[in-house]
Amino acid sequence: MAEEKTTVENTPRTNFIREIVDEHLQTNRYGGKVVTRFPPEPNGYLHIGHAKSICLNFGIARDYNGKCNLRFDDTNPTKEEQEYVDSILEDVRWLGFQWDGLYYASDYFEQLYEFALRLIKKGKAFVCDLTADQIREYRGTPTEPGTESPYRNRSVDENLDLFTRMRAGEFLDGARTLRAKIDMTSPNFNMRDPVMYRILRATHHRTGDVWCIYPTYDWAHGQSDSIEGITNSVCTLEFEIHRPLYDWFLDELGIHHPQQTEFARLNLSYTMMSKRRLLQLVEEGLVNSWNDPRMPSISGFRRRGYTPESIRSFADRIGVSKREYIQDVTVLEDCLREDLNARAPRVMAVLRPLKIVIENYPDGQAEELEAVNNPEDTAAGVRKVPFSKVLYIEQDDFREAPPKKYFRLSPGSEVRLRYAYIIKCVGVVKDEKTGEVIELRCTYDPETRSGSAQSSRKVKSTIHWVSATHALNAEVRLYDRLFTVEEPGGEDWKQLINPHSLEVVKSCKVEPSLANANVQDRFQFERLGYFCVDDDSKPGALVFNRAVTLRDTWAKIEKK
RNA sequence: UGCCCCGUCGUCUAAUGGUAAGACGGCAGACUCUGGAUCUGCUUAUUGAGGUUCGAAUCCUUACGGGGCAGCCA
Repeated sequence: MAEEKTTVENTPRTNFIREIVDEHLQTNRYGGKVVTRFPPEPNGYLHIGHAKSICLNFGIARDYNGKCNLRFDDTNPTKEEQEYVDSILEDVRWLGFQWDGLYYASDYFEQLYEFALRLIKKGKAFVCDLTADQIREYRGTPTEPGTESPYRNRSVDENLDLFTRMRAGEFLDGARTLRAKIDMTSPNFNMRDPVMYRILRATHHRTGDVWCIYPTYDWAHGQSDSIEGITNSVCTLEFEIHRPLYDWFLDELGIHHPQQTEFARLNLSYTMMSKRRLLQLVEEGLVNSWNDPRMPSISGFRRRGYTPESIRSFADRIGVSKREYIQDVTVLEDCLREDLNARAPRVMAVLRPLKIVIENYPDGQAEELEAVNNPEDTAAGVRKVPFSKVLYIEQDDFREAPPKKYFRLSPGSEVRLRYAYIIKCVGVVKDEKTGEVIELRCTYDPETRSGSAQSSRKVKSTIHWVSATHALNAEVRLYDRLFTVEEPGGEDWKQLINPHSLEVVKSCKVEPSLANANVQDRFQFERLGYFCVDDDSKPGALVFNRAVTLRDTWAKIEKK
């Protein structure tokens, strides 16, 4: 039965898969046990789509007091690598899940072989000498039934002999296969005598060169589920048509029979989710690495500054169904904002500095002003921020000719400097040659210091700033969506890559409290967004990634 | 045009024969020392046609639309 939820972000609504579990419990189909599994193939890095599956499978195990295994579906040695195994392990853990069993389909190769022998003896599998091309021809078409292989009726003894010799390495790669004997006239191609084993001399990342025959997905998956006592084998829609075969193998073997259930995979707007194409992005240098913060990989999101909580919350919010869909990426972004709004310390940082001089502030004077670390969390406390005569503000917070509804600084106008004083712009210094504004002359009102008795005077807006002499330099990497269209696809998908997906801004100025920030620390840069210390960051050479912007009402107004 | 799956606000998800609900987005407004956060209001949906029923998003039939399936990939 469902347990009480323990955390705020993990309050999943029910879904049709949980309802199936409920039904199993009610009918006692699996003796009250709930066992799921997450079965990645180690041929690439995990992405946000996998996160949906991970949260689903591990979430069910958690909420039903069951178990969830992590099992690598490593039946194709030509594509799989230890590097991927390692990254998957790390990503699942980072997402906050602990597997009950850690298994590999390759652990079961011997058992699978025994099972195959059983089917052969039952007359339900045979060794076929047809080539790959011939098998395809014999398979028929959607409207025409297939043709039975001429090798279909070999004797059990001959099949046993041949299959043993396949394993022993007596035949060339691709020379023979072991096939299930089902029904070449089935409207479901998967039932037209599907291949169970192929001869393949490739070094497996775990079993090395011990095997030269490898089980296919269909043959390995269900039986692996059965061996582990899985009750609910949850997979994506494309395996729906494989379910009759999944069931057939288990029934013929007469072993524990999990329930396969399919759900719609995650598609995110403006995001590429194809593993193959993500690999291409990396290999062709279109992004810097698998964990490039623009990548939808778990490691990419991690580096960018996403929290495991936000991703879990996302998985809960989007739900599970059988309907193919494209999820709006803004939902994911909102999940991050929601999480970081509650937790991230606030800090002041100026991305594109504009120097201002407070003319009536004493030369050489500095004072420490108190700033709130997180207005959403009083326990986060306060810190001191240095203030002095020369400051930097955001270039964007000044307009010489302010448009309507522009509340910030302009010649003659007043704004509050966050946690400091109200200032007035009294002069604009421009570069003689370019006409560019290079400095602002301002005055401050000493009566308006934040927190003081007379500080309640209202001005239209409050802007962030840093003290020029105290500020730290930093590099900030601004990310935008990797693709320019909602649904990047088709053959020319690479043309759809957003040329502005990364903007590196050097010579940013950040408040001195950031001196000791560590890699992966996350902050809200007030009025700008949430930022995360990048892997490349070093003391004295800070590098931040923008994980997500704040909601920007002004940007909307100005767009109109 | 063989078989299988799926059609609910712009986008997702819910409603399990009994008032079509929530989230994100959008649009207004309130509040605010973050144009942040928060709060309020508004917007908009059951693919069509038949049928069963007192009553249908839900069950049946059918049409239409979308997706999938002919790897010795998973």
